[in-house]
Order: sequence, then C-alpha cells, then structure tokens
Amino acid sequence: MAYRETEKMRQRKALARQRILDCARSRVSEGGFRNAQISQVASQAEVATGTIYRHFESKEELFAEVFRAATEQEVARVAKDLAGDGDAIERLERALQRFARRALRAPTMAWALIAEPVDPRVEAERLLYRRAYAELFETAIREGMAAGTLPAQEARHSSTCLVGAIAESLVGPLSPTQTAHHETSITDHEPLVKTIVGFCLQGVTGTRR
Amino acid sequence: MAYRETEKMRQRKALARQRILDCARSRVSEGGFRNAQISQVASQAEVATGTIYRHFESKEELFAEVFRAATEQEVARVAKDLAGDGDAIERLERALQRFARRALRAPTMAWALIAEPVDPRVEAERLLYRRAYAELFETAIREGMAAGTLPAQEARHSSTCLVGAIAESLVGPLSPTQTAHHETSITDHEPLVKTIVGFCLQGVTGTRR
DNA sequence: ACAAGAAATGAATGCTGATTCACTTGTTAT
DNA sequence: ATAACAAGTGAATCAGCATTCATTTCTTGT
Repeated sequence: MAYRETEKMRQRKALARQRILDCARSRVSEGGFRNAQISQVASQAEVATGTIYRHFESKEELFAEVFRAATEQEVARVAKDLAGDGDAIERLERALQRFARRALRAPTMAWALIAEPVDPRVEAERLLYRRAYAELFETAIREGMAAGTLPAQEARHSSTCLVGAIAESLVGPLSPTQTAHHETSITDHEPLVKTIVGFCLQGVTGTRR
Repeated sequence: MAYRETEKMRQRKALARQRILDCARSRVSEGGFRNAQISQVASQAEVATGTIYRHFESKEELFAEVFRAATEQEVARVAKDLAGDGDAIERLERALQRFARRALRAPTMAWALIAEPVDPRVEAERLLYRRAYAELFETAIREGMAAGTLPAQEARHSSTCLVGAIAESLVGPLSPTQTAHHETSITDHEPLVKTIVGFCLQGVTGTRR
C-alpha cells in the first residue's frame, strides 16, 4: 500500500480542473464556442490535450459546464433583481433592463450563450437555462397577479414570450457580424433597451381583450 | 461540332435539380438538417453523390436553398395574412395565430427552420428570414400607427420582439424531445396560441408609460 | 454510325479536430 | 530508497462526412 489520494492532491486536481474551465470560458468569450478547440484550451491552460480528458468526459461535457457556469451567474443576477424592492412591474423592469445592458456590454459571450449555433449537448444546457429564466419571470408575474398589479394571465406562457422577445432583440445587435467592426464605437443601445423593456412590460401588464 | 445543350437537356437538368431539392427538403422535414447527409439525399433522389455537386456548389449551399424555399413559403403566407381585411390589430392577430398553428402542425420542419443548430451558411439564411418576418410585422405596425389603431412606438424594435416572442414560445413545444414520444397524441395547443398572440398584441397595442 | 463533348457515377480521398493510449513523470507510504 | 500506483503527456489514431475525379454513360449534329 503506497499511493493514497491526499488532500493536497485533491486540491491540486481541483485547481487544474478549474484552470481548464476558466481557459475554456475565456476562449469562448473571445470567439464563441465555434473556435474554442480542445488543443487551444489545453495550451492556454498549460496542460496536454490528454489531460483535459482526465477532468472531463468529452469536449461537449466540458463546454456544457462552461455554459452552465456562465449562465448560472446570469440567472443569479436576474433572480437578485427580481427579488429586490418595488412591485412586480418595477422589478421586472429592472431585471430586464439590466440583463439587456449586461449582454450588450459583453457581446461575444452573450451571443455565445444566447444565439450561437452549438452542438446538442450544449444546446440542451441552453434550453435548460432559458427555462430557468422563464421560471424566474413566471414567479414574478404570479406575484404581480396575486398582488393585483398584473392582470390574470397564463404566467408560464407570458414568461416564455418575455424571454423570447428579449433574446431575439439582442441577437441582431450581438451577432459577430454586427459586433466585429465597430467593436469600439460606442453605439447607444439605450433606445433599443427601452423599447424591449417597454414591449415586454406591455405584454405582461396589458389587459386581455 | 456535335453536342450542344438543347432545351430537352436543360429541362431534364432542372428537373433533377428540383428533385434533389425536394428530397433534401423531405430529409429535413423528417429529422432536421442534422441528419440530412448528402449521400442520403442522393440515394433518395436516385442520383450519385457526385451528381449533387453538379447542381450545387456545396452541401451548405444546397441546404441554404432548401431553407430559403421553405421559409419563403412561410413568409409569403404571413405577408398574405397581413395584407388581408381588417385593421392592423386584426391582421396581426390573424397572421400570428396562423403562423403558430402551422408550425405546430409540422413540428419537425418548423423546428429545423426556427431553432435547430445549423451551420453558418444556413444560419445566415435564418437571420435573413427572421428579418423578413420582422419587416412584415414592422410594416403592419406602421400602418396601424398611421391609422391611429396603434400607439406611437419604435416599430422596428417592437416587430423584433414579436418575432422573438413567438419563436421562443414555439421552441419548447416543437423541440424533438417534446415531439418524439407523444407524436400522435393530440395535444391541444390552443391555450398556448392564445397566450402568445395575446402577449404580442398587448406588447404592440399598449400605451407606453 | 460516329465523333465530340456533356453529364453522371461512386469509390477513393481529404479534412478537421476530437479522442486514445503506451509511456513518462510525480506522489505517497513504508 | 523503493514499491505501488496516479496523474500527465502528446503524437498517433480515428471517425464522420463532404468533396473530388478518373471513368463510364448518355446526347447531339452530321
């Protein structure tokens, strides 16, 4: 009996794993999932390609985890905004507004998370998180309905519409072709943000005919 | 001086080309773009794989054309509905409703067109057509604004929200995992359709705060 | 019927990365 | 120091398809 996994080793491994995840994420935030190859991630993380497979089942698994981590952060932020002060409408407004602004500030990553064509394993993760967003909004809508600030409606479907409206509105402005050139130009996105949020709130606040 | 392309030949070629397109489309409507391989299309069209390259630059080009044709049809239908009788609101309602119902009736094809991960050449086509839809809606919204049936708004952005809301709402119900099992079960989609349309109309008709 | 060329064929090739694995290096307990 | 085993390495392999191209089959005008 000689080698036994020790705490030190466990930490070192965890560290390496984290470093790989971080590098993968940084790769994605540069050029999207498309040009994040295993070999690149490996060299950036200063490990051999083979090592990556010691920490992750497969490429898809690795990137699914990258996706998960990145999106969890976003979901948490939205959740926080939705849990803040004010009535349901105000909270929805704040959450939507900030979400859109954050996305527009980190366009490549946002595009990768929202709209980039990805392989099925990662796409599955995306669907999961779209649902997560929708559920957060759904809860807020229900609260609004209970408090009487929002009219009766199918909260589930409304929230989905909301997610779709904001995602679609961002796709254009975020897409690499749009972003590529005037990377630095300070396009004023505020009108866009205002309309998106306006539309969404209307959709939710209006009374059904 | 011997062979000269004749009318008969030209027609025959056009026919073959069309048959290839049709088969490609049928492949897609079965399992999406993902499992539509050149070799399969070829065998279904009863030509050799090489022949396909006599008619199309590349796989992507072929499928971009499939996409174009399928989507053009849809765009035309929406355009027609938007050009019908009634005020802007009624026309928008009709167009949205029918669009959703058609999609839900042919889920695999709709999913391929709306949400399936596809390669860049085809994705480009998709963006184009999302824009086309948005522009149709935009026009309708402007007409409504001019006629006084709709309040002043950024028609461009509103229409994008509209496209997003409807697309997102359909993704869940259309996705293969949802569709696969209860293929035949007659899920009643009407409540969904009703909420989507309600949300969209609200988003467009409500007065800005 | 035949020559000149076009179109069709499909087996062989090529490409792009992900994945593997025989080997090297590192770690632990004695 | 050494045995026992784990972790790390990266060149070689593999896989899945798209694409090519030498060869065969078909068309046409004379």
